Amino acid sequence: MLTNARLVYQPHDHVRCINAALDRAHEICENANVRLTSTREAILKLLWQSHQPLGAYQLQQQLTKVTDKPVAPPTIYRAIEFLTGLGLVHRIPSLNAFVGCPFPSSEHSNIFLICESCKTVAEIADNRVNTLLETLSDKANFKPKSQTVELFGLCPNCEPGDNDE
Amino acid sequence: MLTNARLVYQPHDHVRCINAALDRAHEICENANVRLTSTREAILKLLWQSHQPLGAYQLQQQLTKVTDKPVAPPTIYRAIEFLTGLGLVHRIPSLNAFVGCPFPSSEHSNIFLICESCKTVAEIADNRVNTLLETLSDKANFKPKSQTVELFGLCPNCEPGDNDE
DNA sequence: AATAGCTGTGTTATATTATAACATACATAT
DNA sequence: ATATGTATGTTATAATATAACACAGCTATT
Repeated sequence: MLTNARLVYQPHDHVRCINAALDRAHEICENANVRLTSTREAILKLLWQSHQPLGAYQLQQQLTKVTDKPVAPPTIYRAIEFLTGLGLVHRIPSLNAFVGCPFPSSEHSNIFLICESCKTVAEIADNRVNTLLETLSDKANFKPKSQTVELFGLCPNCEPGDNDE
Repeated sequence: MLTNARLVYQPHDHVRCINAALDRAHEICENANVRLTSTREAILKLLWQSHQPLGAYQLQQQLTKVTDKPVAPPTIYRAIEFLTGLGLVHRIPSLNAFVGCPFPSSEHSNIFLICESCKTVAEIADNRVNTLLETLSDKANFKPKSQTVELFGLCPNCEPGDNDE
């Protein structure tokens, strides 16, 4: 099992998250021989400012602030399309929002833990889930290509009562 | 495991699907002491015309046709809200569309098999998935309340090659 | 270095999905 | 009959996403 939950739910040096994400992105882009342009990098960086997903129009606002130039929605959506294509960013369908992927190089199952209170999203990758879903699909004669698992609930910081393990 | 996959993927007497769904709906509404008004029933019926989910504006068009009166979006969304609240209908977040639930009275896990070719959606409920996701959540100290699992791929009718088991 | 071709961005307009706010109608129980 | 809550009608608008076309800027080849 792979997850960023522990990290996400604790106070942490967030600059390291950002830098690590950017480093990974540069490497992945280099390997794929595609360009991590300044717009794309800026969007990725904005998505790593926190562990709360941002919508396209929030990104637009923030990018406008950062670059001090007006930016139109297509610019945002193009950058997002590029980043999601490389697995660097995920779309959370139920939120119409986007979040940085903590382990972009691993093939994985996209399990999102979405806190209904603070909106924080942690991610889990677990092969047992994949296997089980494949088994079920198989029984139904369905051939899965990709998947999204969204769990809605409360993160440890928002759960009333015992907050620590 | 509970699923409507077999049925969905085969030619079948669809009138029976519709009638069964309406019967279940009437019963559930009676038990809950809420009203299955004509608009709500009409929307539910439209959603059961096929196993392809419909968007709110598709529903609007079709309802307008059926009733021969103009219908505005809020009417549709209200009916949907009512039906989803009772578990009679599911929203498929990644499609912005709605589909009738084949087993509304059972607490279940909302696993959707979404065919990328014909758009048909089958549903599975499986306790092992619930259990596994709960275990994972628990390790992350996350308290899940609800979930949506979307699998994208090809149904047996759209999968090239061997179509039957 | 010139230029052809590809990739990326700017710009405008518009499509699509969803909700807010307020008025009216309709059911049900006293 | 009428008060109360529930449901619907209506208008406007918010929020999310894409189409289409023009332009800029790399990059690889000559």
